[in-house]
Amino acid sequence: MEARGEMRIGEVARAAGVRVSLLRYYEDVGLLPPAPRVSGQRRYDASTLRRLAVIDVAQRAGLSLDEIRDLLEIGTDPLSERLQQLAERKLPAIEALISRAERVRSWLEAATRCECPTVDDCALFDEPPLPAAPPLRATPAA
Amino acid sequence: MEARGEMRIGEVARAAGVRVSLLRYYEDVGLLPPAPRVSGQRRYDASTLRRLAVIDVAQRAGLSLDEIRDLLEIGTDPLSERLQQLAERKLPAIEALISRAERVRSWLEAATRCECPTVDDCALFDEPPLPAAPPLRATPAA
DNA sequence: GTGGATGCTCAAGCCGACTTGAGGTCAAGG
DNA sequence: CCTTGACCTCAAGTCGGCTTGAGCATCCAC
Repeated sequence: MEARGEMRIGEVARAAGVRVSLLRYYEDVGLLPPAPRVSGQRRYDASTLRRLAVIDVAQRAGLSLDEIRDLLEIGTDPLSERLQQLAERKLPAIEALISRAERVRSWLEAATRCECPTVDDCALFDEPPLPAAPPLRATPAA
Repeated sequence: MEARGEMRIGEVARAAGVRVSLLRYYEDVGLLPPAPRVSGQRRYDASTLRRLAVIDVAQRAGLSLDEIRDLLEIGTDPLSERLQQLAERKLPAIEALISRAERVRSWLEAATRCECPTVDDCALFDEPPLPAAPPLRATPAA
């Protein structure tokens, strides 16, 4: 049964709903294992689709490609362990993000009720709605 | 009283806690009005500090520099109006951000309880914790 | 056997908000 | 007079996650 290893890059891309370039890119950066070549062309099997889905989920969960790569490495210790460490590292960040976002929401709500003619006297701008540095990146609608 | 217009760029930067380069950059992109020059060197008055604070607040509230520039333009219509429009435009986005972030938090919490050896069977990766595209950028700790 | 779709590699571009670097000017103090 | 340090301009680099483009090779249907 040589039934595996027969998808070409375009088919995989179509099936996964991504661009061809993304597959090549993921291979470059080590998120996908180097696909076997048939006269220079990549061949993929179905497991690639699962892997792409995994990457997608992980990415939506806020993991960077670097973190995902570490997670996917067929590694020394089991997934559960690395996942736990990762999650514990990231939870404080996401919690901070949430509370910052909530403060921003309040600020925006207050802004809808602003009646000041200029910023000079507007109390909205008197103090930061957020304590410290990081500029809340909401990744505005695509 | 020619007491205004006497701070040099370094003093302003120190007072505001920013880099000198930021002041020049803000001038370039139109966030600060061109400072008057004395033999080529910029001179600032105290209002600049307020303006920098305003920009800071606005930025932390998730506004882009472009949006802030629009807001600051000594414009046709009063601040309150532009601010309202802006806030109404941005509120849905921030609300979406919050709910996405909350879902991510749940995912991470679930992840701490994961016991799977590999990603292949791990239900955590079966479906996206987030519906659509935008990759939640938490602006990880500086 | 041929032409259009599909594949390849490698380099460069994009976004936003800045910083860094090269190379030059200017005023003041010793 | 000379050095020091603060200032100047303009170009390019940074980061992450990709895409786009140029210039070829390969595959498949007719």
